[in-house]
Amino acid sequence: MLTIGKMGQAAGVKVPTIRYYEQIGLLPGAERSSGNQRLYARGTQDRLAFIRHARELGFPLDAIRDLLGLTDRPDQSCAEVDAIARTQLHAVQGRIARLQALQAELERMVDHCAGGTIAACRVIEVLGNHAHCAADHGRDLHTVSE
Amino acid sequence: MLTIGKMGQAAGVKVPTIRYYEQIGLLPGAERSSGNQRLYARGTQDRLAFIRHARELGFPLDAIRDLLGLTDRPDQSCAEVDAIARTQLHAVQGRIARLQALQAELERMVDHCAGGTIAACRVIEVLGNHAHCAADHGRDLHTVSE
DNA sequence: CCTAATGTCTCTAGCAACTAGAGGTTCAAG
DNA sequence: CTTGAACCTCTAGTTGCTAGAGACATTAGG
Repeated sequence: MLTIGKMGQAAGVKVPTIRYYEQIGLLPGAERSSGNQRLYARGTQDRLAFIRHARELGFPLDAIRDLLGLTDRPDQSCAEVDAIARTQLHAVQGRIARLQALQAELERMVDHCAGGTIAACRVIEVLGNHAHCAADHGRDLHTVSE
Repeated sequence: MLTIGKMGQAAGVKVPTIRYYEQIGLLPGAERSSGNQRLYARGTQDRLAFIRHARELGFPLDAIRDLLGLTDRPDQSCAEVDAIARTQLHAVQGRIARLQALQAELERMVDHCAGGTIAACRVIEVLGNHAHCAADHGRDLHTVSE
């Protein structure tokens, strides 16, 4: 049996995240020690690794929930699994395409910046006037953060 | 003078979003009609369009706040503006690279799915075992949604 | 056996960037 | 003058966590 910390380290997931997954029902409630601390069986670690890996591949938690549900019925067709993966693949491809349009636009902006004053700044100008855009970049719903 | 709805339509921004921008200080508090409804000058529409366009290019609101602050001092050098744009460009490039790794991984998964049962499903197998990965895909912080 | 350090517990609140809804007021057209 | 759309404020929800407070459990060393 593993404590939450050990399992987290083994699977590469932070402790509060594991508790969060339990809270939203992705992981089953763990057994508890005499002192009320969570104790996990090996199988749970596999489940957690599965979740982590799917998250890294960008699957939303809802999709992961579905996938986990499917793994509990190993005799059925994997058509549904395949569909979820394909959906995810298409979403990723769409996002790449849009980001590439953004990249082109940003490159154009930056390349044309002559290093003058703000009044003459190409970046500001392009941001202020959508008509200057070469690409028809759609809305990318997510902000870049790191 | 424009009502909030007209301005929203003109700039392609939803009404609650405009109120939200006002709340967080990206837009100035508007004048009000006798009946307490917001009335905007043309200049505000330009500012809103600027925000929208920058959001489409993936700039976080904090960066946009900085950019807007800079536009108020048009005589200064645009080095800072350039730096913000370059940061954004690098972030976008990094995201593209990671998404492409995910894409490759997902394609591999989907291509190898033979359409059998879940027990033999390649997708499930790959998700369960990180060691099967070709690419060393890092964590992409954002879930795909649409 | 005691203590100190670390790990764990629950609970609440916060992040980005909005979106949705309730319940009420104001405006413009017919 | 009435109807219906647009507007107002306020609160709460979304996704996937992360951070903190304050208290209890466990473990290693002396």
